[in-house]
Formats: sequence, C-alpha cells, structure tokens
Amino acid sequence: MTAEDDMTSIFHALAHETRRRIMDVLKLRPGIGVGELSLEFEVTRIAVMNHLAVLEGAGLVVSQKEGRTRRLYLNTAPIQMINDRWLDDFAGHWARKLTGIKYAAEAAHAQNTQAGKSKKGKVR
Amino acid sequence: MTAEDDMTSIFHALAHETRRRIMDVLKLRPGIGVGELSLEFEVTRIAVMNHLAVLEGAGLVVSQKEGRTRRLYLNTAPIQMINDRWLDDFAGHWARKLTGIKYAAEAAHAQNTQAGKSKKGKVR
DNA sequence: CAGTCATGTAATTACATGATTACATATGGG
DNA sequence: CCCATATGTAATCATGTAATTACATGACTG
Repeated sequence: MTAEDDMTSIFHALAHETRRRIMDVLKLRPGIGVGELSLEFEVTRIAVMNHLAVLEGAGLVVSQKEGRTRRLYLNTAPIQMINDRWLDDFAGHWARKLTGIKYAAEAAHAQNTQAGKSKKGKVR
Repeated sequence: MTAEDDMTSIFHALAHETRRRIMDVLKLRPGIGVGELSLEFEVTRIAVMNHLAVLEGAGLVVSQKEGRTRRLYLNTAPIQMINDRWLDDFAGHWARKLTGIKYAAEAAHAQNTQAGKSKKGKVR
C-alpha cells in the first residue's frame, strides 16, 4: 500500500457527512460501542458498521473488543499526516489569498513564460 | 449548498490520485490548457475533463476561456477552509501522539464515566 | 473559407458505494 | 441452560463513478 493509496482512502473516508459525524461522536465519547453509536444516526446500525469499516480501513478509527461490545476510538494520526505532508503545501503555496480568477490569471502570467514548455504529442 | 456539502465535495475531489496529480501540475504550471494537461496523464483527455469538472465543482480549480483554449488555475482557498475549520480541530485534539490502541483505550477510560449516558432506544 | 486545433457533448460500460432486510454468532446474567 | 444483548455476515438493490469511443462545436490560420 503506497502513501498515495493511503491518502486516497483517508480522503475518501472523509468524503461522507455521516462518517465525519461518526468522528465527531468518537471525539466526544471515546470507547462508545457500535450499537450506542448507531443511535445517534438516522440510518441503520448496518450502515453505520459499513461506515466504520471504511473509517477503520483509513486508520481514522481503531477498535478493541471488550466482551461482547466493540469499543471505538478516534485516531487522528492520519489527519496529522495529510495535514503535514499535503495540505500545508497547497495552503501555503500562494502566500496571499486567492480571491478570484483575475488574481490567478496574473499570478499565472508571471510564471507562465518559462513553464509553458512540455512534452508534445497527439491528444486523444 | 451547505458547508457540509462543500466539505463532502472537496474531500471527494481530493480522494482520487489523478485529481491530486492534476492539482500538482496546476500548481507548477498555472494557465495550462486542457489538452496539454492531458498529455501528463495515461488516461484520455475526456477522463481528465471529467476530473476537472469534479475539481471545479469543489472550487479547487478555476478556469477562464481565452480564445479556443481554456486556461486552468489552482485555487487553494477550499483547502485553507478545511485546514482551518476541520482538520486542525482533530489534529490538535489529542495533544500527544496516538501511537496505538492502548493509549486510546486509556485516554477513553478517563473520559468515559461521565460520557456514557445517552438517549436509549431500540437498535435496528 | 477550408482545414486544423482545442475543447465539449453523448452514449455506453464495468464496477463501486450506500443503503436495506433477514439471518447468524457470541457473550453475559439470572 | 435460556434469553436478551451486541455485534457480525449475506444477499440484494438503486445509484454513482470512472473510464471509453464517436461525434459536434467553435476559433484561429493560411
């Protein structure tokens, strides 16, 4: 599993409101079980379990069996990772705020003359 | 369109390696056209256009027609938004690093006694 | 104004996602 | 042991995603 695949699964896990809400609940109530967690949502327990599987696959949630309940915990390490390795690069790239296309166009023009050369070929 | 929907579309846009690579290219070569951009990728120009539509829908890319070419620019504002309003909350929540489930379990236990009470009901 | 270059639209296809209901297992208490 | 509780598995279904090929539009250029 490459780092790119990790990012894909992390972003994919975050790209659903229910999963983000699950993370909110887990932040407030670490150790909550699957059933009790499901009560917070409109969808079925099975749907919540599927979301949990996605979150666990991305490393954002970890769990631990304790008797017949499975205790759920938030893990923020993957978020730290994308924050540090990816988002900061983009967020910091344009020091000033990009408010509209005109600014973008001007910024582009400045860098454009030496950036325009690339491998040519037929476009499908 | 709610802020939640915005986040969903932003995270969804980021949840594909090709789209992230498009953003990398646009960071380095702002103002590039669709066809020239497509040369950087293995898939067809149409596939790249579909990805661009997703990125534009999330506000991560803006474009401007200039004659017969459509110039593409990266817009980092949405990334700033998720960075500031969402990721920092989670990244900062556990001040220390969460290395494994044991730490999570201990941290949970400390907060657990007063957090365990919630609305009860039948779980489907 | 004919041709070519850049982009856009339509139709199609394979597969993934998100949800459901019904059934299965497994644990703890009386 | 019996039973309620907590979680897990299987089968199914509608919709969405990511890609393709073929065709259409629209703008420079000689």
